[in-house]
Amino acid sequence: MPRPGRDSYGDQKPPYSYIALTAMAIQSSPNKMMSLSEIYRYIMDRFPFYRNNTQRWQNSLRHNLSFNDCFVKVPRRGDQPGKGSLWSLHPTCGEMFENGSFLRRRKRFKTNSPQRSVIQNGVSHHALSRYQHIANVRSGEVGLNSIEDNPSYNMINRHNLYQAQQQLLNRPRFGTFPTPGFPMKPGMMGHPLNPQYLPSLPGMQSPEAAAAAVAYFRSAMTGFQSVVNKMSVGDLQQAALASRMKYPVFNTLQGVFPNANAPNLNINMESKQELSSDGLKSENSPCSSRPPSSDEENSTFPIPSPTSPKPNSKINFSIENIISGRFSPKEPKQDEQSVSPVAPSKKRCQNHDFESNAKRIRRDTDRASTPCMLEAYPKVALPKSPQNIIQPDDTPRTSTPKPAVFSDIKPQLVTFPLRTNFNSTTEAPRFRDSLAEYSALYKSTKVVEYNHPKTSQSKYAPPIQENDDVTFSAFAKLKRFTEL
DNA sequence: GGTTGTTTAAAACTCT
DNA sequence: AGAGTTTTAAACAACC
Repeated sequence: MPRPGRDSYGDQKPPYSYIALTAMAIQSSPNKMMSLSEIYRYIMDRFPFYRNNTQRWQNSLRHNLSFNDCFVKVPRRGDQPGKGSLWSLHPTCGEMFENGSFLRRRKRFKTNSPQRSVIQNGVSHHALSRYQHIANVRSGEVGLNSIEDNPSYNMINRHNLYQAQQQLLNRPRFGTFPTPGFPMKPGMMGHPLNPQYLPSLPGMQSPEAAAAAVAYFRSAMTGFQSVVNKMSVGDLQQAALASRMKYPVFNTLQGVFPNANAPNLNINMESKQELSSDGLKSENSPCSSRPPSSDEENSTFPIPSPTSPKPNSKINFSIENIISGRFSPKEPKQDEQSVSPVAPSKKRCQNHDFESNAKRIRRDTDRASTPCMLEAYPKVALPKSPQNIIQPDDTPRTSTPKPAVFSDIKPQLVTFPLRTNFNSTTEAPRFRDSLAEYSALYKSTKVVEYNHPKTSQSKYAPPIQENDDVTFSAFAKLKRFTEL
């Protein structure tokens, strides 16, 4: 990617902080995890400056790994030889860097996780977060996290995703993440939190990949569910009917809509109350990552309590709106109040991932979220005014130089790997056996050259593609998932 | 003994 | 100027 002169600083200190360098290294790895020594190697390979004084900067780098919440230590699996742990990026640290550029950090990333690890349904916040992270990471391995025209998309194992979908729809809740054909409990063999015990499942896609689909679908459905919960039965019937007619995919997705015509239109209103992580009662919200009650465990999709039907409702749903949390027409404000007569909880949701999926509307400034897209379409943060990057000779320490002004940044020919063939059925199990093998295959696949457009019309280069946004990424995943 | 990882402290630096 | 961030140094523990 044309990050300015990324490989061309020579002996000069590159304008990246240790955090940026480390994040860069980790992101470059196919599975978004790297050992300490691999991070060292990555930095030294690309930036000759760091081939000297290794003890100094490596100490600093280790300090950053430990000190900053954005770096998450992941234990090696049993079949992953090597020293020390692997390091990955925290799943919600994506916007740490301004406009996706490693040059500037928007703000310090801090998790707001509780001091004590809170166990929910046998899964702590931390573990759950890691699970989701791993799932997201692994989803990339089978094309779930790649751009639309990535041929690996066609290799997704339909059967397993279908099973994942079924499991999700039968158990629409947070807590444990079911894996296709293998309902898991934390601590059991094969649970992704015990990756070293991953079972051999011949012909089956990696559990994480399937779990990613489940987690992904779940996050979208959470927002959808909260809206459905606020709708009257009349509205719901209309919406379901309209949506099923307009979007045939809903006819094939059992459970997406509660069966409004079913005789039992009961909703468990107790579910409006829940135990939050600190044990306090709080309101039901789309982003709460609560475990289900034992009753909920076997319940179907919650259905709103009967209120006065509104037969003329024109509400209907689309996949896009479910994903983005936008529904047409807009929810009436009174709905919110009528459902939540008590004062809204001021406690912030712990799980921002789900909140953003449920409510966030795409902004123009959204950037690509997938590694391939980041590589292909980086944005370069432009300093407000030209700044002198020359360091005085007697600088007592080698501070990271400020980013060069845009005019100093030369468009570059960039290469990035793009897998063109990946058969998840035959290859995923093998990858589980050998991460190194996977890595080798990844590196050996075709390298596509990307030519930076030599345009001067925009200072942010290259121009954003139409689909270059997080909503697309989200939508593409669900679309793929549902069209199987 | 070298590597990895955590922690404390403080100086240097940036931003508002 | 003060708050916040980054860099550097160093002590120390755990591990192989």
